[in-house]
Amino acid sequence: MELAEAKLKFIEAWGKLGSEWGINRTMAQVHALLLVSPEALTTEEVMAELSISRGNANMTLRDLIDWGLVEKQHKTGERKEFFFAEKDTWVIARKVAEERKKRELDPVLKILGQLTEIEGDEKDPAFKTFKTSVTDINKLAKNVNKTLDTMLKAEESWFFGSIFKIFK
Amino acid sequence: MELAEAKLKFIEAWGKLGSEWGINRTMAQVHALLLVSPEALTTEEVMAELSISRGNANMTLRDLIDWGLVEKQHKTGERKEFFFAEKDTWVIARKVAEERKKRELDPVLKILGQLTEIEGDEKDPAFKTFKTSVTDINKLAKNVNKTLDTMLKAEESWFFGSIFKIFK
DNA sequence: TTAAACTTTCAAAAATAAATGAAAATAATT
DNA sequence: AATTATTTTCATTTATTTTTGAAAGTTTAA
Repeated sequence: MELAEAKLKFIEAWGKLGSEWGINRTMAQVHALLLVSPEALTTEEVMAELSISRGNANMTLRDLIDWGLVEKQHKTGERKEFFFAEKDTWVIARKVAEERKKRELDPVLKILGQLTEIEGDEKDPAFKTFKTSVTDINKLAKNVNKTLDTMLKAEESWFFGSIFKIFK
Repeated sequence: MELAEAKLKFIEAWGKLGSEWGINRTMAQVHALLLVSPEALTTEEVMAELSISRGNANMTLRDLIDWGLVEKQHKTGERKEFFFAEKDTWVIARKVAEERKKRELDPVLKILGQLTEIEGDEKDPAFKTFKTSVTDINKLAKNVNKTLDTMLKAEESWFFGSIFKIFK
């Protein structure tokens, strides 16, 4: 297999994985493209490589910047903007975890917290089942939350070096 | 807040979270409904509670059964089928992890494995960047995979008792 | 065996999400 | 300050996903 083919396969696989996890396929593909590019790319280049429109490329790149996965670069003498991706997988994993925690877990935790406080007739099976299920899910969510918090503070070496040795 | 309202909020929140993670909103809602129901429900009841069509209810329930999150129940003297959800959050978390690993992580690992074997000119920056990025992502994916394998084998008490204490 | 009760299927419709592209806005250059 | 290069916006179009509902299929029981 040659590089060009491998690159396409990688972009395709990354896009598919992204879409299965609620991330826009094109966004994951642009990310993949930048990940394997040694140089920062222009919007034009992204458009050409992935055959997408200017508007799509522009919005997708902005989203990636919002996620903290891509940065703008200005080259002296050049008027165009260049884009490059953070390449450290540990940093990528942390940024994605951080962003999804903030956008999705935190709001759910807030609602679960409210729902666990509901009061009612302990004799009523409907009430009891509701309370038990919600309380249990809340517990799990809090554990996930705590784990993510710790991970976000952790050092790469600690993460790769220690955590995974616990699981063996 | 009363039970009926809380139930709706829970179903809505669970549906939203599901859709943000690539799980059909209705499927997450049906799951939420069964989670908080003390008794197994019929297709009719699911249809009525969530205002969805028969076809939708039927397919969604089948999907939930495929995921191992819901089971059919037959009541003696009753002709209809009843559906109830696994309520142990640890079991739910494991089943979801197991299923998504099988459906999404395993295929990606296979592709990444192939891509890391590509050979080329080490002097070429395009080649070097590709190789480095793919190798790093492969490493991360393998670590995630190993962690999930361990989790799937683990006992609840071990998981809740030990793991989360490491992160504190 | 046949009629009623219930479940499954799937083509078509509806809803939702994503992409386009031309126009507007902004920024740099002459 | 006018021209040109570049980026951003967003109404519209296109693609994808989800839902519907009626028909076909299956099971049970009289």
